[in-house]
Formats: sequence, C-alpha cells, structure tokens
Amino acid sequence: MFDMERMEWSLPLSGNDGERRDASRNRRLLLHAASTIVACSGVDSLTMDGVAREAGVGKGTVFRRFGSRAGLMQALADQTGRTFQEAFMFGPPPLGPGAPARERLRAFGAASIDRLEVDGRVVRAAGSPGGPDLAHPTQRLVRLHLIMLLREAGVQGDSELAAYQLAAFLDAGLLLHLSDDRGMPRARLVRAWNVLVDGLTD
Amino acid sequence: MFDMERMEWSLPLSGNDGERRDASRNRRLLLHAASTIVACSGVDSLTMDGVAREAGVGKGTVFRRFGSRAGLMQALADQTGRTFQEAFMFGPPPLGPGAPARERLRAFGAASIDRLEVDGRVVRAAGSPGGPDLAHPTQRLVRLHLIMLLREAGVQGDSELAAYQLAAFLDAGLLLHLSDDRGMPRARLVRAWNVLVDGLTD
DNA sequence: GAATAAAACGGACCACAGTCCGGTTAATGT
DNA sequence: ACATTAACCGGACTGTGGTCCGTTTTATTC
Repeated sequence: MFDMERMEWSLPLSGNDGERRDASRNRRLLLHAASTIVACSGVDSLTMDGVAREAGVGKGTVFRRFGSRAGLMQALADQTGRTFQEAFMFGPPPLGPGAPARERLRAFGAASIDRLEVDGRVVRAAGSPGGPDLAHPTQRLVRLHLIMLLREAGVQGDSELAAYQLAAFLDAGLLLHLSDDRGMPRARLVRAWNVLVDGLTD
Repeated sequence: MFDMERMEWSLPLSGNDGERRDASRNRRLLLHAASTIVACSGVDSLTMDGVAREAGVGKGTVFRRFGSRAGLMQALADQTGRTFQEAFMFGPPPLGPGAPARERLRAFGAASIDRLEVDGRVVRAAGSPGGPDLAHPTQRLVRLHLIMLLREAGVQGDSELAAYQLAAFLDAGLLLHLSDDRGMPRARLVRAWNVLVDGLTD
C-alpha cells in the first residue's frame, strides 16, 4: 500500500521505500516534537535530548534518523520549504514556468527573501559549522534550478558557478545578518538581488 | 559570556596597549600553541583543553583571551591574514593602490583564492556556527575595501550590498567546497570571480 | 505460526565547548 | 617597601552533541 505520509518527512522529491513501520512512526513523532519545540521556545533552545524526551523515544533514535542536529534542522527546513520548491518548479508564473527566465530569477530571489523572513532561523541552523551544507540535495536542487534559468536567460559562460554566486547571496545566515543586524529592509535586498541577476545575465 | 573589549586586540592593525604582562605573555603562548597544533594535527583536532595544556596555562585563560573556539581561530586567521591585508591596502599594484579599480578587484579575488588554498581551513573554522562572523572587524575591513573599489570603479547603485555579494563568493566554506569537494581548479574560480566583478561594475 | 535475519531502539557513556569563583599576580599610589 | 585594587589565573563543573552496544521489534521464510 502507498503511504502518503511516508513521503512528507524527507527530501523534496524522493519517497523512501522499504522503511520499517516503527522507524516511520518515530520519524513523524520526532519531527512533530522538534517543530513544537521550535515554535514554542525558539531554535536555540532545541536540544537533541529535549526532542527525544518530547517524542518519547531514546536519544540514539534521533541521531539514527537525522544524523546530527543540523540534519534534524535540515529535515525541518525541508518540510516547510517543500511548498516553496513546488512553487518555483511547478507553480504559476512568474515564479514557476511560463515567464521569461530573467523574471523567474527575480521572482525566485524575492520569494527566497520572503521565505527566510519566516523560517530563516531554522534554515540557518540547518547548516553545518562553517556555512550551509552545500552538498545537501536541497541546495543542489536550488542551484540546478538557477543553472537552468541562467542558461535559459542566455548565459553563455560558467552558469554553474554563477548559480553558486546567486545562491550565496540567498544564504540564510547572510540575509538574516543584513535584515536583523544591519536593519536592511526587504525592498533593498530584493533590489540588490535584481542587480546581481542583471549583472550575471548581461 | 563574551567580552567584546577583549577582542580589540585581534583587530587587524591595532596593537593592544594597557595589557598586563602576564596576559600578553599568555596570549603569545596560546597563539603559538594553537598554530603548532594546527600545523601538526590539523584544524579539527584542535581542542581548547589541548591548547591550554600545550601552552601550559589553565583552560579559563584561553576563553578569557579569545572568547570561544571561533575567536581563537579568528585570531589565528588574522595573524596569517595580516600580510594579505597590508598587501591590498598599502602594497604594490595591482593588488594595492595605483592600479585601476577593476584590476584591483580582480587581483583581490585572485589573491583571496590563493590565500584560502593555504589556510582556508582555519578561516572557515573561524566562522560562528551558521557561516562566518560578518560583524567581525576583519570581515568589515574586507567589505569596506570592496565598497571603496566599487565606487572607484564607477558603481552608482548599492555598493554596500554589492560588496556583500562579492565577499560571499570569497567565503572560505564556499571556496573550499568548490575546490576540494567539487574539484574545481583555481583558474575556473578566478574566471568566475572576474565575471562577477564585471557584472557588478557594469 | 515459529524460526531467523536484519534493522531499529534506548540510554549509558564520552569528548569538548563554555562557565564560575576562590586564589594569585601585576600595576599603582603613598 | 608596603598596601590596595583591579585584573588575571586555574581547574573543577555543567550542558550538549555524538557514539556504542546489548536488547527489542519488525519483516520474511518455511
């Protein structure tokens, strides 16, 4: 039988098959516990022991499922970010397909900035020590999307590194610093993003 | 928890005055011990206890001087990076003053990339969890320099955010990922930097 | 439905970052 | 030289991330 719930937890577009039922159940319990704690007490006060206790499982289970604190955060972020991913891949223009590539790039930046104002702290906490986990599927998906749009916009050069450059500006840590510590308004960030896009698409 | 005043010492171009002699001696001992450990066993195997033991002081002393592990790393990185800072501020062209702004920008990127191939791992470890410490004087100095060059190159728009965008690509975590994990050669990174500079300076 | 293998569970255990406070040492004034 | 004070020192202590391994649960096979 096909279990829709089983697909919720994880990566953007991959179900995970052949998982035991207790494992699946515990994963849901853990994610729920984690999001409860975050919503209630903030990201910083989330400890792995706390999540385990809240979910009523052992600590080892948390680490088996998510590997590390960052992994758990990543899972949380993916859960929230799933709608965003579907929006820019399959949703209506200008974010989704149907609009000119450069407009889609602009929309992508604006949407990312808006998203980070909502759950940016979780996304930031999802990074390994020393920046975001650039090898994680979610990050790769974003870069792949950017590459596609850049090519479609007529970029001839190294679109892969251009995608890295674009994604670097949308990093949660950077945007939160600009927004919170430096007090820069959303509009200014969006404008800067557009300038960057224009600069890289010539 | 953390005394900002005590961080002043690590400021790129400031001597620290009014410091007690034992404190000064211990700081030197600690920095030496830290760089020894890093050179010998790598960044990851540097522990605060280890540094304290190697230097022959108590653990509390390490934290009083450097505030945190990241602070100690930052101090190490600054020690090495000081020559670099002097080079791009006062050294010969094209890195230092005397060359056209755009050439200086190109040279700055190339020099940063070369530098990171040497002690990038220390610089990366100098970041707080969730990216580099963007509020640290060293980071600010880099951005200030970039802003100056951008303005000098005729950029009319938001040069402050443009500087953030440039600096984001030179982030140690990102460059090490591209170089080590993705196997991108130096030349390609330099080329991408130049494209970015050209894009942002119109 | 029982045997078996594989996978998951749990919590004791470890290492390390960061804190705290009583004791000590260096600078200053007399 | 001595007293005073402020800063520094050290190492015991705590909280948390992460590991390990004996035990329990699930799925499969006969």
